[in-house]
Amino acid sequence: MTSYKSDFLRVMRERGYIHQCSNEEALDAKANTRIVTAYVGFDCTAASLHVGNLLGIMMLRKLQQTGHKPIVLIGGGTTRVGDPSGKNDTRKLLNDEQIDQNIAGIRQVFEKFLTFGDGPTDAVMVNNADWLLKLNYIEFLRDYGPHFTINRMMTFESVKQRLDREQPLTFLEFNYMIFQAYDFLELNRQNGCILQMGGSDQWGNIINGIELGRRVDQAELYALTTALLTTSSGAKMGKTAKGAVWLNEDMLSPYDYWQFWRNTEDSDVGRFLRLFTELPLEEIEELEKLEGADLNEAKKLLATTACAMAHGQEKALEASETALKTFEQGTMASGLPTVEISAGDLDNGLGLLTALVTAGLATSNSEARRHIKGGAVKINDVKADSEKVQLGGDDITDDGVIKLSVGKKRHVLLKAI
RNA sequence: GGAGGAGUGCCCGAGUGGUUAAAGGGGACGGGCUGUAAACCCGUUGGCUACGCCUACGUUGGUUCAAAUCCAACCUCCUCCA
Repeated sequence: MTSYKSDFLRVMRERGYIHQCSNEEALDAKANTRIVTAYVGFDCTAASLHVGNLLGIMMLRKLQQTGHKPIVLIGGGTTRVGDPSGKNDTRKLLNDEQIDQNIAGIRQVFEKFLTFGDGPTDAVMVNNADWLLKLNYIEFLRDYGPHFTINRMMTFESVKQRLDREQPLTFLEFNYMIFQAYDFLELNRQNGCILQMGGSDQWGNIINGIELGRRVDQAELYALTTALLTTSSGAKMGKTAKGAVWLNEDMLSPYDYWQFWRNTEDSDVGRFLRLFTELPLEEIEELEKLEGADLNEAKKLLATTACAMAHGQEKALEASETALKTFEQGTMASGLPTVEISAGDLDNGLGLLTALVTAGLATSNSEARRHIKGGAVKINDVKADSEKVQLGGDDITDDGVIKLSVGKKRHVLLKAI
């Protein structure tokens, strides 16, 4: 327990991924002597994964780096059911088209973090719709139903919470955990998968799968979970002013992604560096020693490294450069998010309110007004004090754009075409 | 099937005929302080062609000069009984 023999568990431990692990001695022994196949499941409720999923992705990456085989399980089948964990309300069910679209969006992220192929440690991607949709209800119930007791499922945190709050938990959702258990069994049979990883909220579901495997196939399966990712001040991670922190470039620009990491709280820097970058541990320890404003250097490194992993080195450096110009030098940075407006509109005089809404800096004219009243709006870094201001050709700077800002952090370049 | 209770803004939660775009809290956003951090302080938080207008308190109708508030039906959920 104090020291692992296998590279895999040692790295996971050192970097702070492990929260709970079932039968770690046995898993350690296996990981030390042969290739372990492990999986993490991802729901496809949106067209992109977000930073909340990053931990799972990174675990698979570490697994592969230490010589094992990752399986990405896409929940094409389970998404049709909906995971009740941590939710108060029943989730809206998605239709098949939406799910297929989402899967396509999610797929591209993994290729940046994992190596896919047919080799022994190459990653593979599977979709549980492939077996779940084929199940025959009566047959499934007879084969697997006896292995689950309601008594036990009632003790699960996800179930208890719902019941305690007197929120409905439908039979449909109740089945989610059974399907997840079955997934594990199926992956063990098809791919020899013996380990499921996930967030700590998945512990119960994973254990369910382990038990099912043991009862049905006498398989020896393992669970490994990470602590749920929250900031030190307790907020759940993954929100920016604009919403979720998506991993797909078309849903969140590399610049905004970089900013997300740059704004990490002081007390999270070390932890995040370990989890989300691949800098050597010694280097991280040095970085952690920085205090006060110097810690910003560590944050920048975190931002650039994390951004490079998701969007590539080039985009990350670009984002870093843009931030440097915008925040430290106060100069115009061409890398800021750019919104195109028609040159004709501009010639006729574009109202500031409309401009703010068009730029996505406000969701309505009223909100734009409030921001102006609150003194938050700047045009080319000059405070705008009236909502009646009209933007025109004169406002275009030498760089050929108009810079609009709300607050200190949100900037957009307007480009006339 | 019977009896009772509940459905309010992003979320939680007050409000039982007009002064309610709806207390309070959380969150979010903006300002101040700073280091693009945290904590703290202040402000904002439905929309619009804006001293007025429109939309909004589960849904649809009704009573009334006037309804989130009263009535009816319906939908959904909870609790107890069968």
